[in-house]
Amino acid sequence: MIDIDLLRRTPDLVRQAVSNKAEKHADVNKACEIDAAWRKCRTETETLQKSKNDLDARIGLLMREKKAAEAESVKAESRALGEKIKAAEAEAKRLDEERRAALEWIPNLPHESVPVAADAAGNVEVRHWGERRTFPFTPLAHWDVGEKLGILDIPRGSKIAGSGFPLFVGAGSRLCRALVNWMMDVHVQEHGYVELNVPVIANRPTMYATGQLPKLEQEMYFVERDGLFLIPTAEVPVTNIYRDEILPGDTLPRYHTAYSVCFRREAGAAGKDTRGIIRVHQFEKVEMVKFVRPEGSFDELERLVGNAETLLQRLGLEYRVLLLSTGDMSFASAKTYDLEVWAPGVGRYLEASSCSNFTDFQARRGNIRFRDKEGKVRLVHTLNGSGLALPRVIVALLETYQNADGSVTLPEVLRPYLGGEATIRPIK
RNA sequence: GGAGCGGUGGCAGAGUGGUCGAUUGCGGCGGCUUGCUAAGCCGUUAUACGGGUUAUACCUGUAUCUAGGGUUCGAAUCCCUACCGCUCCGCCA
Repeated sequence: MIDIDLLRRTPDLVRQAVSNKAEKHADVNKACEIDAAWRKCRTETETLQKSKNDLDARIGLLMREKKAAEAESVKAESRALGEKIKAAEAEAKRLDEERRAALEWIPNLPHESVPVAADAAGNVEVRHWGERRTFPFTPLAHWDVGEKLGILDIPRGSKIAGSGFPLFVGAGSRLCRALVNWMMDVHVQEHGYVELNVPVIANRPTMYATGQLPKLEQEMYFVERDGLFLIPTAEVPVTNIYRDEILPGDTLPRYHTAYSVCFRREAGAAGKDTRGIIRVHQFEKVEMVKFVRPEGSFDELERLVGNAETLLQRLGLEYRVLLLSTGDMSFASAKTYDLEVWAPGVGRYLEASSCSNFTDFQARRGNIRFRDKEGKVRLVHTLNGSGLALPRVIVALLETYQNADGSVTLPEVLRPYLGGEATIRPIK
């Protein structure tokens, strides 16, 4: 949710941001008009209420003085006023809902450092890391590597739940566990995050606070019977842990990391990346979330990106860092970096992490605040980033470290988590 | 799944229809005291939104006693529903 004061004072600024972000659902003019109407209606309603409150107080006094007849006449007056208030309130409520609906569709404003462009073509590569490996043979795509090793069984995954629900077998499954444990250990032991184990199913207010609702409703799995959503990312439960709370200022910043299964319908992506595990409906991810003071939140974003990059570097995977343009970044974000890892088998970069500063946008929706030194209550800034999403890291690992004989030699850092094994060989 | 009980301010805990936004204690904040001293005394203590001054402060109004409905001139207080928590039973990884 954007700052209503910002909209009232500088509607042009908001209008420009909306246009830069290419949010066609957002109607700034309408939001402003409804807001003005709502305020007018509210003032009127409150004035009426004030009159009625005064009448009601008088009734109380009259009753105590045993002036029943007089009280009755005031009662009648109050009752009549009550009818008027009821109508005025209904109108105010209607306008408020309309206003909220209009505001909900207005995205967060992009930071001034974000390149203005219509789409992904305007993204800017800010860094590149690693040497591209050269192969003495033609590198296979991960689905072939995984199938030959017997560690990735896509047909049997489909049998159970449909396409997009991969099944990892043997060393493949163990690799998943190893990655999760290793990544979380690095975040907890070296980067100062406190780990969480969270619900992977969440209610509407939770989804609303992080901005999944209303825009991405069609993207999520929904459990009709209970009115609950399967989370598309651990960002959702983690960001919501302090929803409707006022945190003591001296406990900020708070860093949290959580591993979770993530569910995405990928509704708009039919036909894209249908092979392999680049785009799946269920996957695992380690997420980092920060709750910080507004001052310096963009510095926190740089450090967050660094935390994710550390992992790719230690895995020895080639990657690039993109600063997303206004047209490509998400609804709630003020600034986003994507980390794209190189996958030599499929011959392209894959998004393995997305790190964003949401400024106070999520905090306002979720009512996540802190008390500053002066005792004032203020909204926190929230940030989050993947660190990292498993499937695409696995794709990069299998494709980058495949050998001519079909085996895969894994990076040093993972070996303690793989029982000391360095190489995955075909299962007989 | 069955039965019962409960949800009040940062916390604890009063309050069963009208001067209750809510006694009191703790905590916090400000001040005083500095020979009753690992203390005492005094004061203060929420949030959201509207309006007045559309930067703050401040003033004022409305709302908020889990949430949403209802009864009533008037509800923290009565009724209904939902959610959450606790206890017992059943079931179960």
